[in-house]
Amino acid sequence: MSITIDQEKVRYQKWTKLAEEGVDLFPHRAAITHTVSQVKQQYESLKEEELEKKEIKVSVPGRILTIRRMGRATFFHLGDALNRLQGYLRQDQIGQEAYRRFSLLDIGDIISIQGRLFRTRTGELTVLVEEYTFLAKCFHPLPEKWHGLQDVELRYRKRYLDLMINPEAARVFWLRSALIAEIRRFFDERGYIEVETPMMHPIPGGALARPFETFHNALGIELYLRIAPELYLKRLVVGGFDKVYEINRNFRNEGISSQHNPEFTMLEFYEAYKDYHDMMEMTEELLVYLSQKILGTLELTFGEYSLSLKRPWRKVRFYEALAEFSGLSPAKLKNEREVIELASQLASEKTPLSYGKALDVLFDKQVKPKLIQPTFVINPPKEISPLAKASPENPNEAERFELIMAGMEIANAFSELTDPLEQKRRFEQQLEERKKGDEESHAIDLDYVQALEYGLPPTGGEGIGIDRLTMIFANKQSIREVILFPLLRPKG
RNA sequence: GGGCCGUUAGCUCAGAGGGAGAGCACCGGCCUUUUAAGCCGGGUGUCGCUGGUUCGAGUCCAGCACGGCUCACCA
Repeated sequence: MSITIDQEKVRYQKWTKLAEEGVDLFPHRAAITHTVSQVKQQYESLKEEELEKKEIKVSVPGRILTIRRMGRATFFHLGDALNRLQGYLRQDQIGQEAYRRFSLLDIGDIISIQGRLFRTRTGELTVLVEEYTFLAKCFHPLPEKWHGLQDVELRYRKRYLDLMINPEAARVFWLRSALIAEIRRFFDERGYIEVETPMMHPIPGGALARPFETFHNALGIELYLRIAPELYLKRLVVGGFDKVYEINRNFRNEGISSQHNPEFTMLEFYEAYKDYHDMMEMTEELLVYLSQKILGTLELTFGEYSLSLKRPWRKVRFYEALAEFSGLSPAKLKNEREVIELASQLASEKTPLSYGKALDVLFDKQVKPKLIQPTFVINPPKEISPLAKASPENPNEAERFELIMAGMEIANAFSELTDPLEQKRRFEQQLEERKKGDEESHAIDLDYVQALEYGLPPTGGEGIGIDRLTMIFANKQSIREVILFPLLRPKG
């Protein structure tokens, strides 16, 4: 422990004083009857007369967040993850010694208090303390009570302070937890099996992205942190797990932004005998369910926008969305050379561009940011969808959709390509792209092709970014606000 | 990676060539229903780091570190 500032010295001295007075500095357990939040939930509705009549005794632990000493009486607040509860200490109630010893406590210390509930003159539910127990020392001064911890960097690096001090921060992660719990309930109730597939892949696949590389010493092989679980999940569908889902981390070795963290959490689910139309139905059902259950509404606020989840959501074909928002006429969009040139200007580093990739660039730049309400963009170019079935009506398009909300891609799904010969051809095309310098092209995975050779039934598959979904539900504009420990450069 | 902005007390922030400041927190005193408690007194600091310009740098310049926004890449 390094004690560097005066306030820390004072805290350390108070703590050693407690030791001299025989206080157990590292108690092994605390006998508690309620948490702060439980007291609030159970008794917030009771009036003072009821509290007086019922004589409710509680033993509550918490961190001291405020102290107001007023001579021979002291008010303070104890906090847990989401709530705070006031305590009232009177010398004539607790005795001179215990009252004096309380002055050796600091804001940030963790104690438990025993006493009965009452309401103060101003009506606040409060514990009239009869006894208190020291549980842990806080050796550092806490951030300011009114402004909280504002420094964004400190909030991420010392997330525990953020959670302790800023109630909004804690709320977001409780919401995220509820979201994931409800997602599990949704799929479990539909007869899905939840699985965990490898995070370390010999061949990185299932998405178009650059992987992190690592090495296994005993086997002497290169491994890659997974960029997607997709190929493993479909192997499981081959094996007879007709309804399968996984919620887990993906890793992509790319830039960091308000919408990208190198590791992020993805829900992927696959259901046999379904296609991408079914997946759209299910996506609406899932998000409507989550929103009703967690927020109790279908009208969400996201920054300056209001998002309505009222079904049905808009469906627009990829090419039509491009024509609508990019200002290019359908004729121009069909002019491959012109499209490639235009896209190259928008994404200078991304050369050389194929026609399909160029269309994708145009879509990302000029269409995606303008799609605010939940919108299924369907049938993108087959070329950028090497794992999706082609559309029977238009062989250049994939049976695929992306769900866009608030300008962000939230979900991506398709009718899975089940033809092993076609899959192999698509992989070979991707290899050609790689030879031309596209590091994000899909690697060939012959073991996966072989799995398809055993027969993958018609299958709908989908991925939903949990972090971004949490952003939408929690009204947070930065992905770092919904990831407890976002990746930061280590501080020198 | 590029551009712009930021980094001053434990926290939140002001200060823009010449005495290092405020509020909260902290320390001492008073105060038994307060709640951003109040009253009296006290400033606790490597002004991110390293150089430079200058008689003099928290302030101007350069480099570096970390962060934010944004562009690029991506989901």
